[in-house]
Amino acid sequence: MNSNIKLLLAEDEPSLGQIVKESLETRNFEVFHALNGEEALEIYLSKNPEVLVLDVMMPKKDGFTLAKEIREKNPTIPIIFLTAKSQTKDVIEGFQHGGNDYLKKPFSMEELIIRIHSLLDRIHLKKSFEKIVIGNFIFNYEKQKLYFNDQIDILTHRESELLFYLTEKRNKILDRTFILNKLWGNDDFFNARSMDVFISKLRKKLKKDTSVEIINVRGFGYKLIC
Amino acid sequence: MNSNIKLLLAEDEPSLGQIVKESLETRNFEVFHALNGEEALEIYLSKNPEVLVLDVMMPKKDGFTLAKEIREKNPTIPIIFLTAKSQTKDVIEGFQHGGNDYLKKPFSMEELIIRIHSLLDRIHLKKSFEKIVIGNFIFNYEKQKLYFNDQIDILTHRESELLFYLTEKRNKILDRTFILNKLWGNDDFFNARSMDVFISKLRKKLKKDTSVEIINVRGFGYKLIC
DNA sequence: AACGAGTGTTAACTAGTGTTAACCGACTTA
DNA sequence: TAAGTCGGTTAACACTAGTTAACACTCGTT
Repeated sequence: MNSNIKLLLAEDEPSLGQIVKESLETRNFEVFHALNGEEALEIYLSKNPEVLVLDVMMPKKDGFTLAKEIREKNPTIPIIFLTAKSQTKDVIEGFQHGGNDYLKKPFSMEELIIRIHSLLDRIHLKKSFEKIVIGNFIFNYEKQKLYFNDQIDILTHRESELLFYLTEKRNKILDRTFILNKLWGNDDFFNARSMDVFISKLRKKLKKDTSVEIINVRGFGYKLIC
Repeated sequence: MNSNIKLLLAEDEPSLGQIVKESLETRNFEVFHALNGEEALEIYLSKNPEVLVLDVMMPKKDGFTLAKEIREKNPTIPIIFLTAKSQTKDVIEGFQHGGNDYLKKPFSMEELIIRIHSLLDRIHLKKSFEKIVIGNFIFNYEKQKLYFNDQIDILTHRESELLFYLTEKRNKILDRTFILNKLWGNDDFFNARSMDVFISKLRKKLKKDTSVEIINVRGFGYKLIC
């Protein structure tokens, strides 16, 4: 699932570093292990990792200083600090340097992995717009846009929602009352007629590709064929 | 320093709850203690706390369900989950529900307080110093500046506030009435028209990156796509 | 005190969106 | 096949939002 996410681990205690490295590798991270702050910076520059796991206390350059330098180049990269037992003050300082999370030693691998994933998710979620393929169209639900070659059709919110539900059930029946309840709140007569209008509008916009059509199933709902 | 921060504590075990409550009160938190999920929701709605500390396993409504409901109304409020010893799976679920942190029972008060403060700091930091990335723009809320490569656009206070709330909900709908109440104090007709003007101004400034746009959702609000 | 720059509000006009109505056609059942 | 129902299409309408410019207010400078 998360194959080949590059991760920089800076930990000066060799055996602990080795264990963490190996554990992360079994979870499909590509781990670069630095034994001090300076080495970590070099690796960061050459390998361009997506996540940093930094020990706070390290020879040559501590984790906070390192984080500060890296953040100048990359203000959004997720950083997890590993702090010694009673480093309360340091922890707060870590956040002030823009680090996203921290973990107290000793920690469980389970916990570290959860935190890495939650930070990655947070960043990743922002960019993952699904591009939905409908025949020769590409439909972007978030942007409410329907692409056909180089033509762009801007959909309204309602059109977009309706088309989205149709694509979710593509080639199967999408229930009338389901849509009505979901988009209009209830399935009374007037909303039903309103929906018909939107189906009509979508059909007009989908006409450019004749292999795509919205078929009515009398009494039940609609089927998007594509 | 942090005098009078309102905190909602939901913990069904009365004696544990009491101890935590008292400890937090000595640290200048104003603590509202709920004994189950439903009571917690009521308190949330009436007291409007700034931080939530939620036990996961509670009668009537569990912590995750509760958090989900509250996040619908307030997407940014910091939440700390208290989880039983070996609830690893639940923890993951907790993050998926948008909770910001968790703590395994038994926990030290020290640790809880650090986490509360660090979450509060994080929000504070974000508002004051963090560089917010919007497509190819970098937005500094405190400086009210919008950077695009080497161009700098100076935003007014209103523009900056509005853009900040949009970025907090990026790719989701930001409620019209929420902004109006938050920035203008009430959602009457004239303020609504005023807001439209600011949306228009922001759109003009965000035009430099075509992948960024503010989409209207008729009757509900706006979505910042980036 | 007068001025001007900057900011936010109000107003006027324009554009877009969703609902309702009217009319029509297609399918179902008796 | 006639009656009844359901859905299709188009256009009118009401309402919401977008845009631009004028206006009013604040604040610092002269």
